[in-house]
Amino acid sequence: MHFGEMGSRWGFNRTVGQIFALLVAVDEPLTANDIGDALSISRGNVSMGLKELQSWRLVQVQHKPGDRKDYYHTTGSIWDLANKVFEERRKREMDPTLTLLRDILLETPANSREQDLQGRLREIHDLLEGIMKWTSELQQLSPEKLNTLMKLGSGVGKVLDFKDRLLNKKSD
Amino acid sequence: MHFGEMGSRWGFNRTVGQIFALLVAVDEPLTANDIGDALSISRGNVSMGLKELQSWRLVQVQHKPGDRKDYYHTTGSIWDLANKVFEERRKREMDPTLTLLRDILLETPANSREQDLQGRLREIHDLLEGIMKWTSELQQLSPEKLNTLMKLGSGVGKVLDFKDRLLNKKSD
DNA sequence: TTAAACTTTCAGAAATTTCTGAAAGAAATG
DNA sequence: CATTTCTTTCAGAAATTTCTGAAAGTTTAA
Repeated sequence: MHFGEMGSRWGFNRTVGQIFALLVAVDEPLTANDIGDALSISRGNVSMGLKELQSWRLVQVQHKPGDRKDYYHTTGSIWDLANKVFEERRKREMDPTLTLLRDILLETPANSREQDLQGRLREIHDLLEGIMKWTSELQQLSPEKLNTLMKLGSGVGKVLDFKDRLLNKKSD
Repeated sequence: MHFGEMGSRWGFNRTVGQIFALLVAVDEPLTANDIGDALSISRGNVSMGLKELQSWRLVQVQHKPGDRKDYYHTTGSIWDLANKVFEERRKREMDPTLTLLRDILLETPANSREQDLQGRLREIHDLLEGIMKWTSELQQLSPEKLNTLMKLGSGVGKVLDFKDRLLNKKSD
């Protein structure tokens, strides 16, 4: 109950959030009708919601032998789910922005004003692209490594300093 | 022009996005009227938009001597701006979720089903809290360090391994 | 084939968000 | 204090998003 209410903050609408929350909460495959009944949502709306959740790769269809209903359930560990949400959001929010910026940067500036502007847009572009690359690389890392990295927190700075010192020594 | 269209993907509405884009694009202080004229937006709407941007701490008011209009302009480097957007979004999206989760975790589970559920919610809570802490610590890091960290990408894994090996040797 | 048991689609209704413009506020000036 | 020049607020209009439920589609089985 509580949980569903926060749906809208996470990039999908309330119903979708509620459906997802329900599936996480009961942690067992449900039919579309079960979901609609549990949440008092129309059958059509459930269908849309599940479609959306499938496009986020957060929910999968499952079949029970001798039963022709579709059963839906969440997929993977909490860690996997979080990863998918972040990844999809990155795709949906940053990719179009990057494409747009790239297009603008390809245009030939008509005057020095436009050239200035391109300069500033390039900064933004490079920053976003850097973040994109970095985050997607981090997602390749094993959960354990990510965990130590996270525990390290800003202490990461010290490790980097240390590494730099070693490298400098080598190049002396 | 182009730029404003992507406004809605970033946590604020189209108008707010356009206003912000305009201010970044011209990179000089504008009055509310300038903005309204440039974007064909009603005066009231401009006022709302600027209020919102101020609440994101992306835009500041400035005064010119002998002129009683309010001039608005963006604040800080691209890096600062990006930082602020991320920070505000973290606040707006994750904080309420965390509070909610914490409240649920404080309730006493009525039966073993609820206890299971709490277990799963605790996982989510801990994960989110970890991410929150980590990202806010990363933001404390200097841009240069963050930059090397980002360039390192998944290579961070190797640095961590390296650090672990050193520590283990010490404790041998 | 036909029927039964499902799922999906989609037009329009309902809810929500955003925008406008007129009215009210605020601050500076004569 | 009256006026001018600006800003903010807010009720209702407009636009957009979400939801419903009936109709169409799909699959399996007899």
